[in-house]
Parts: sequence; structure tokens; C-alpha cells
Amino acid sequence: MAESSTAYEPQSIEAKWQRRWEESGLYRRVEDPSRPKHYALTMLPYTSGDLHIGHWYAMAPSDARARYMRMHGYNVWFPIGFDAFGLPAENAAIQRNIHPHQWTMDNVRHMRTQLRAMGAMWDWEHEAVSCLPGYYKWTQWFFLKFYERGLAYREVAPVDFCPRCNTTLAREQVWGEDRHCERCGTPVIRKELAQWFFRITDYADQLLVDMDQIDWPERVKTMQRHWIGRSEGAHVVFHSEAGDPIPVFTTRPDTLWGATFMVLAPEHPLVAKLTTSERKAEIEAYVESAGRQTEIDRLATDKEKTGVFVGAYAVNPVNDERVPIWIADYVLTGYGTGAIMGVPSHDDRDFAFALKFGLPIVPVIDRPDRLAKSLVFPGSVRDGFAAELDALGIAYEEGPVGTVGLGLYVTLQGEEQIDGYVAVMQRYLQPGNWNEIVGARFLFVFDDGVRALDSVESDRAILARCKAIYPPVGENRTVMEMLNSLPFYRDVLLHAEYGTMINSGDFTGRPGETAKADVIRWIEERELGHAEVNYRLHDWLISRQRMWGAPIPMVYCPSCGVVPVPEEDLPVLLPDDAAFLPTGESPLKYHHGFLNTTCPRCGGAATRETDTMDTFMCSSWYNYAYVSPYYEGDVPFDPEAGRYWLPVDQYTGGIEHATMHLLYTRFFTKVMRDMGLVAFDEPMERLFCQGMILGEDNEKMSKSRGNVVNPDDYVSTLGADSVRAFLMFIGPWELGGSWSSTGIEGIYRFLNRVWSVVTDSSTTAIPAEATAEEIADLRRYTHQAIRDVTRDYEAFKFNTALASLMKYNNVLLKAQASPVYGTDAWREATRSLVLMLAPITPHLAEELWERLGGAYSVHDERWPEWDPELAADRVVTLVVQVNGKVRARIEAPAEIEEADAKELALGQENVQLHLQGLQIRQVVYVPGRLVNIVAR
RNA sequence: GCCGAAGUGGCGGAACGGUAUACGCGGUGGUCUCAAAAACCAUUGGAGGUUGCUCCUUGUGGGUUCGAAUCCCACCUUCGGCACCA
Repeated sequence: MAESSTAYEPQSIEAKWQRRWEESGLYRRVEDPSRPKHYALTMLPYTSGDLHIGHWYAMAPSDARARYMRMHGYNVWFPIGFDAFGLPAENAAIQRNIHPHQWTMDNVRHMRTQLRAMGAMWDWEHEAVSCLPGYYKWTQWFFLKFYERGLAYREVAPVDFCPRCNTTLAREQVWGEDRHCERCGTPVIRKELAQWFFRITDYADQLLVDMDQIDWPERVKTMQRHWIGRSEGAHVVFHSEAGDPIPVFTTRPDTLWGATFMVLAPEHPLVAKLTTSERKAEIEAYVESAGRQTEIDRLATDKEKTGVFVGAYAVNPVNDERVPIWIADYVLTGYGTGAIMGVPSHDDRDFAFALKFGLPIVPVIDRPDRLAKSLVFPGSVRDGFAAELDALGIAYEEGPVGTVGLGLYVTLQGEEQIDGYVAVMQRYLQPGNWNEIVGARFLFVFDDGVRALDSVESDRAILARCKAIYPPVGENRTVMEMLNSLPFYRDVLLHAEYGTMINSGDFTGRPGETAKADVIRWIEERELGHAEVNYRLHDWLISRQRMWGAPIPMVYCPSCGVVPVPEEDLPVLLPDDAAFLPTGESPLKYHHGFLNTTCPRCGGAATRETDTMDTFMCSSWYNYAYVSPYYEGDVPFDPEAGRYWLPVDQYTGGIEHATMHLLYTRFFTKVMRDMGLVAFDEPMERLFCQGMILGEDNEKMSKSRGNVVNPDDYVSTLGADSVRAFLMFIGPWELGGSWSSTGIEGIYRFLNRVWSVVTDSSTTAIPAEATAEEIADLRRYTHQAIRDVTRDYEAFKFNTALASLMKYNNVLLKAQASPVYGTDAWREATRSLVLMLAPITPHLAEELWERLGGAYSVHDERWPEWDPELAADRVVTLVVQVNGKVRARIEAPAEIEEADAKELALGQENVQLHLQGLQIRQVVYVPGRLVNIVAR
């Protein structure tokens, strides 16, 4: 084989094998019911034009895993396609005067070439491009089916809008604190538009429950659970004094008696009606400013609360208390009913709001921890008070109170201590003083008696008494505001736990375990409201005011109203002569040929819907489209092929899709199941999410940073196999990592060393015969490598798989110059090395396999198996510790007995040295690993 | 802010509660060469020391344990998502 021992030249072998694989149809899909199928899928790339290193990072390991499954006997199908609708194509159209279709398809052609260079096992015969009519016909078909099932509806919803460009803006097109248009700098306004929604909330519970049947990363499931945000509570109707019903959703109906105000979202439909004339200007200004903020800003809990009183009052239905109505940006229209009851004593945000605006705060749920505090002011009690506290076993600390002297900081635990404390306080309180107990109870001890904070009136009365005694506290508007000025009390002023109801009329004393359910039953009986489940998830807004998307197949007829396009008329084609305005406005609105049509129902003149669909629609069913792209039957894909291949067995993609794409595609599958298109609940059985590849400077790659890595450059110099292997070597796939131009050279060197281990016969073997021990050593390394590498592939740990392969190759480099060279064990070693590298470096492995005399193709070979007997270590290193510190290491036979190990350990000189003057208490033995001698 | 994740040598990272720093990069010294590159060999966490050793080190502070990078609590920092980027 001397003539084939040339240098490793990736360029020639990669081209050679890519051609050969294609010619022989190695990766072509075959339906073979005799073998277990494996549908491997990686998230489809967007047609950005250039294959970024990020695409390689997502796809190469996914391919390696698919190849690994293939070597385990699975009939693997690994399709590919393109997500081809979207904003960048329109921007290109405006900037370069090129039709989005042409721009996109040029990109597709270029990307296909780049993708082929990766040497992945893609089945190109089932490629699908989402912007082609044969594809989006079915995207539109899904819209019609959802509409038929009552899952699509039209409703007015706000969009970010640039008044100058006359166009809707995506979130990424809105820049800066002042939220201006990225193109022209004009401040963005909110505009209400009629838009189409999908009723994903109908499936909220199924999306939650079915998570149990899929093998997805726990973090993705958790994110989806939070995203769906199921909460059980009650729908309760308050009324304004004028009689307008104001429904609220609350998860805590047991706190209804503590609702001392209401807050509406600034966009709430009743705001204009409720606002009194003198408040109008202020309210309008606030509504305007709230509308300009993002939801993220509005919900930030660390910012100062803002809000405005509308001037009107509502009535709390459970106790007929009059409560003021406010608007504030922390209440959103999209969640619940867009209005809340403010319970400041048991909700952080309501507490902060009430404190800021001087609204009364009345506790209505007992603290389950029974903790209370009291600050005894200097000079407010007679001598001997502290001794009484000692006698009762009450904890306190003496400390300065401002600049007035030393006071007592008392902490009380439980009823007995609180009652005892109040009794003592009543006896010792100096005239002209008061003392308060805060937390488990809110009690004010005055010299003529005790007053509890148990209602809005008591709040006023207590404050008035205190003010009379010490006028400066009169600046406070509520008792809580006064208490909040003392930092000592801040952690006991409110709590959000369930507990026994207090200050709640007939419900006072109701235990926390049943409080919520009991109150719901009671309000249902009185028809004040009812139990309700609320979701944070809201319906999916699928309308986009864009041209480059699948047109929504709907027609507006002056006489028939909203009419769906008949199925047989699909697809509603995008015009190929649309004129793009430099503003970015959708040309569909001005394209007469597209816009004007006839009503499918009455045949009269009608207009088309000009909005297109969210591109997440296209990617919600692409895993089905691949089965039979641009299918011409009466369902979106060939049912027979679908029965064999579906669902996806292994899906991989970025964690950034955790909540949106991955939730939408699950929703689609559930609707498809209900339509009878598929017989399963979930589209992807197993999911792995990779992290993000960063630039050499550890920053996200971007053109502006100048740290973008072009894979093509490295493919042409070091080869696709080096790029693939390096990307897998960087670190754990799920965590991402940063590119390194020197790191990839290290991989290239490694592949060269593999090459020389397998092909180099110039190192003449030492004439001596290999001993049985040398053979056993080599075989042990081989079988340990197979064991470790197999485990790593199983767990998607390509980085450690490569580390083990490198280590193994280093061993083989040494063995090459020893008598084992050329033995059967050597042949087993090199074959195993090549087989284990095949998924990561498919070209190199194929070439080396051929040189080893293997039959075409290495990718049809079976994965090597390891023999535990052969892999077992003969000698182990026993670590000897004294009190947990390593004091000696002993080479010992692997099967050493506990007693022998301990004896050996104690015999070590350095161990004896450290045991001097100490008494052995315990000896811990971990078989084959360590002996820890505990001595004092 | 909320939700999710991660912090280990000069760098990327490895470590079933049991030898911290595997593997690779980089550095240093050497071999080869007229020279350089490549390749190969050796060495490489920090501090101290009498070759044998000792001490310190896994973001910070506590805790559990014979033993903690690993488990628990609190905090700090960085990254991803937050509904019209895909």
C-alpha cells in the first residue's frame, strides 16, 4: 500500500467522495419497512444568502448524529429545505430593485452549493422551499382549514407603525429608547388594525399536558410552561358607581376583601367613559405615553410605578367598599381582562403602587409564619419592660433609633408571644406614646386601648391618633406608608402566601387550604363571578403587513363580507411585477391585479386581503412538507410515505426557538391530528438544542463587529472535515462556544496524525514478536476508546468524543513503532478509529476506509462494539487521603480487596508522617479509587 | 424586570459526591534546516521548598459531608428569549 501513502489532501478527497456519494445515491431515501426508520431533522435555514458558520454549527453535529444512527442500523432520512419568506428579501428588493423572488432563489442556489460542501447526508430529492407556490399553496390551505375549524378569526390589534413610511414595523425595526423607525428616525406610533389570529389558546392545556410524552430538554419544557402560563383563579365583576361592569381576573379571590383600588390598562375600553372631565387631560397624556412603551418596559418590576386616577370609583362586590379606579402601565390589555383589583397587602406590585399613591392597605390573609415585629421607641416604656420580655422569652435587640437614643427591636413568634407582649406593653406604655405590632398582626397600643388595622376606616383613625401624638407622621397618607419608613418593618409589611382569611366579613377565620375554593363557590352562588383558568399565552397573531409572505386567502366582498378563497383556487399567487416603494409599504395594497378580484360566493367585485402570513406558519409544517414536497394530492403530503417516516425522531436547533417556533409547530400538529391528517400528538419525539457560536472575540458574530467567520475560507484551505470536527470540538454543543482560528489548525493537525496512523507504513515495525501483554494493552485502549466515544455520541457530547479519539490516536502513534504494528489487534485499532470518526469527518473516514481495504461505503458499516472484559483496567491508581487530603498514590491490581488496600495505604511513609500524633477514627474505602483515613 | 442557562489555568474546555485542570490552543526549551515554516520531542495552574514535599486555587459568602467544581441557601457577573428578525 506504499503507493497510496500520500499526504492528507482534504480538497481532493472531499470532492472525490461527494461526487461518489451523489452518483451512487448513498443518502437517497428508501422506504424499507424491515428496518427501523429514523427521521432526523435540523431546523431549516433562512435564505439569507450566505451560509454562515452558525449554520455549520447547527447542522454539522446534527449530521454527525444522523450518521451515527445510520451506523446503528437505522434507516435514516435527513432532509433539508429553505425558509424563504421574510423581511430581508423585501429590504433587498427596495435597496437593489430586485424582486424578492429572484433575490431569494439566487440565495437558495448559492446556499445549496455551500451546503453540499459540508458533506452532510442530506436527501436533496426532498428539498422544499417555502416561498414556491407549490409550498405556500399548502400554507394557505392550512389557513383555510384553521378557519373552517373556527381557529382563525379577525380582530383589531395594535401594531408599531411609522407614520412617515406609512408602514408597520417589526420589533427589530424599532430602535432606541424613544422608539423610532430604523429607516427614517420618526417616532413610532401604535396603530389599531384588523388582523388575523389563530386560536392557539384553545390548545393551551394540551400543549401543557402532552409535554410529558416528548423527550425534550427540561429547560425548553420549562420555558414553554412559563410561556403558556396557566393560572387558576376567578373572574369577578366589579361595577363602577355609574353601573359599568368591570370584570377582573384574579388568582387570589381569597384576597377580595383587601381590594382597596382597581387598576385598568391604559388601553382599556372603559377608560374614556370613566374619566371625569377634570382628569381628562392628564389621563390622555398618560395613555399616550404608555402606548409608546414596550411590554418589557411596562412589566419591569424594578421601575417606579406610574399611574393616574381616573376620578371615578367602583364598588368592591364582596364588601360594598368604594374603591378608586386608576390606570397604570403595569396592567396590560393582553392578559386577563385588562383590569385588576388592587390588593396591596398581598401583592408586591399592588403594594408598591398603593404606597406610592397613598392608597389604603389592609391585610386580609394571616401570615403563615406567625412572625411579628415591634420597635419600642426610646423613652416610650417604663423601666422594667425589658425584664418582662425576658420573662416571656421574647427576642429583642437594643439599638439606636435614628438620633433619639436606644430603642428595642423586638421580634415576636406566635400567638402566645404576641398576646403576652401586648399585655405587657399596655402596662408599661408611658402616657403620650404608642407602640405598634407589625406582621402577623397589625395592632396599635395606645394608652387608652388597642386598635387593629382591619379596615380602611381603621387606617384613617389610627393615623389620626398617631398624628395627634406625634405630628410629623401626619405627612404619611396611610398607616403602611408610616410603617414603611422604618426599615426594620419592611420585610413583614406584606406577604403573598396562602393563609387563614382575616378582616373578611363572614369568611374571617377560613383556613388557607380551602379559602380560595370556598370564596369561588360563594361568588358563584351570588353571581358575582365564576371560576376561571387564565393563560399568559395569547392567540397567535399571524397577519403581517408585508408583501413577501404567503397571502392570506381571504376576500372582502361588499355584500357577502369576509369570504374564504375556495380550496380549488389555491394558491393565491403573489404577483411577480409588484412595485416596491422605498418606504417599505406592502406593494400588494396598490397592485390592482392582485387586489381586485371577484367574490367566490356572489361573483361580484371584491378585494383580497393584502396581509400575508407570519413566516412561522411556513416553518410550522415543513417537517411534513419534506415528506413529499409540493405535493399535488388533496392533502399536504403523501399519506403513505408519511405513515412510514413520521413523526420526526430527532430534531435539533437553536434554543432561541424554545417558545415560539417550537410551540407553534406543536400546535399545528395537534390541529392536524384533529383533522385526521396524522395519528400522533407531537411532531418531534426528541429534541436537542444547541447553543450559539460566537466570534473569536467571544462576542456574537456581526458584520459591524467584523468578527464574522466565513466557513468557505476554511473549507478551501483545511477542508470541510476540519471545520466540522472543530465545531464539534469547541465545547458542549448545547452551550455554544467561540471560534478559534488556531484551534481549527489543531484539529487539522489531529486529522493529519490520524491519516499517518492509518496509512503510514514507513515506520518499519520492530522485528520482535508482540507479547500477549502488548496485544492486550492495545486491545484495552481500543475497547476503552469505543466505550467512551459511544457514550459521548449517545449524549451529543461530540467535544469529549473527539478528545477521546485524540487521546486514542496518540496511543496509536506510539504503538505504530512497536511490535504490535501489523497485528490483528492493530488492524482492529485502525478500523475502529476510522469507524468512530466517520460521523464527524465523513470524507476522511471514507478515504481511509478504502485504503484499509474496506468495502464502499464506510457509512454503511456497523458501529464497533466494545467488550467490557477487554476494556477492563488491570492496574488502578489508589489515592490515599488523610482527612480528605491526598498524601499518597499506590498502583494496585484492579481487583484488590478492601483490607489489602487499607493495609497498603496505612503502610505509606507519607501517610504515616501525617498520622503522627493522631488517632484513626475511620477509614473510608472506595473500591478501585481511594482510601481516606479520618484521624483526629 | 420576568423566564431560561452558564461562571474551572494565559485561552476553549474535562471531571458517576472521591487523583481538579483530560483533550486541544497558546507559551517556553530542544531536534531537523544555511535560515525560516511545517513536523517531531520535552515542558507548562500559582506560591514556597532541602529531588522525594508543603500550601493555595473551580465567580463571592455561608452550609451539608470522612470528602464538594459537583448537593443546599444567599449574592455577583455574563449570555439566550420575552410574542412583527428568523
